[in-house]
Amino acid sequence: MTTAEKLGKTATLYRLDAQIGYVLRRATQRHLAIFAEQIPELTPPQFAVLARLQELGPLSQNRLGRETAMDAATVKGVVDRLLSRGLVLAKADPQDRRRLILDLSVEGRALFDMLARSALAITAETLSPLAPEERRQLLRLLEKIA
Amino acid sequence: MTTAEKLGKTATLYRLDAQIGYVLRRATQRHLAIFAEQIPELTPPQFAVLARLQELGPLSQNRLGRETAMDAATVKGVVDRLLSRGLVLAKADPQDRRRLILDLSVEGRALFDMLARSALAITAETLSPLAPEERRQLLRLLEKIA
DNA sequence: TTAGCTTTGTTTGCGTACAAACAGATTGCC
DNA sequence: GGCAATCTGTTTGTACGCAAACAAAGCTAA
Repeated sequence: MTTAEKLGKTATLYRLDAQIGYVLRRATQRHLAIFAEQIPELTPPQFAVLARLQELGPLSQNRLGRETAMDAATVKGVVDRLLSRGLVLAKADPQDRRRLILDLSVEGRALFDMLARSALAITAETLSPLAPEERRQLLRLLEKIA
Repeated sequence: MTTAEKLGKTATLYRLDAQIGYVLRRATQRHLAIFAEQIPELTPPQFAVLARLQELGPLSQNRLGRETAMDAATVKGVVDRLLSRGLVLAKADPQDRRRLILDLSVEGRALFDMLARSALAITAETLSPLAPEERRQLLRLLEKIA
């Protein structure tokens, strides 16, 4: 007799704690708390935008969304908040009148440079319960399912 | 001369793709897409509420939040939507007039039983790029950093 | 016994996240 | 050249997720 039958049901045995979605959500929660403590002035998506612009230079809003894994509606909100704080600048693309070209402002670049070390420390602290080899493993496995 | 110096900056080398937060976000995105395709009638937090109530029986809203890793404001919204669909029932606690006791309705229990297999399939599909041993590893490592 | 602390639940405000529908611009192809 | 398909960006609506502030109820210790 199976455990499910003992419980008087034919339903599949379902343990929430063993589901990847639930564990991903809790790991993300802890990471977000560490991020907010170390870098209270920006959210992770905002920081990702600054990082990509610093790395790749001026980009269209659409391309920026692809490079930061945000859909068009989401990236618009994130970019609008950075624009209103003067951390990012927008200009029209003369070659393509649909496009909005975005780039870091001087202040945005300075802020990114200032916070980059903290951002690395956030990853380190999030992964601190793991041994060095485990940290590499986790990043590798997450990358495979992403 | 370090790479950072070659780039003409003292800023720390920062690779967005190597940060745990960014990889977690992308893995979560793929998982959510799989969930929405397999179970379009419920969100993952809603399903987690049904699963915990099925597993633990009637719970106060506050306790339910702790058991599903949601803060008080979030669990209220999720529960309200389940209440309005008749999948969950609420009653007052005679012993403690602050408490709201929540439980599955007949319809909620039936829906959970119906969807439990799909929910397991969602975890399986999300982890399908990994070998069996890698799947166990990933769950174990995520649990350690959660 | 009662003042003070804690717990439970609610509300508001902000920031993702995504689906869907839309407008305007560009491109591909006949 | 012109039409259809595609691309870029915007808007609306729904659903988390969390901080902060609040009210009501319960608990505790002097």
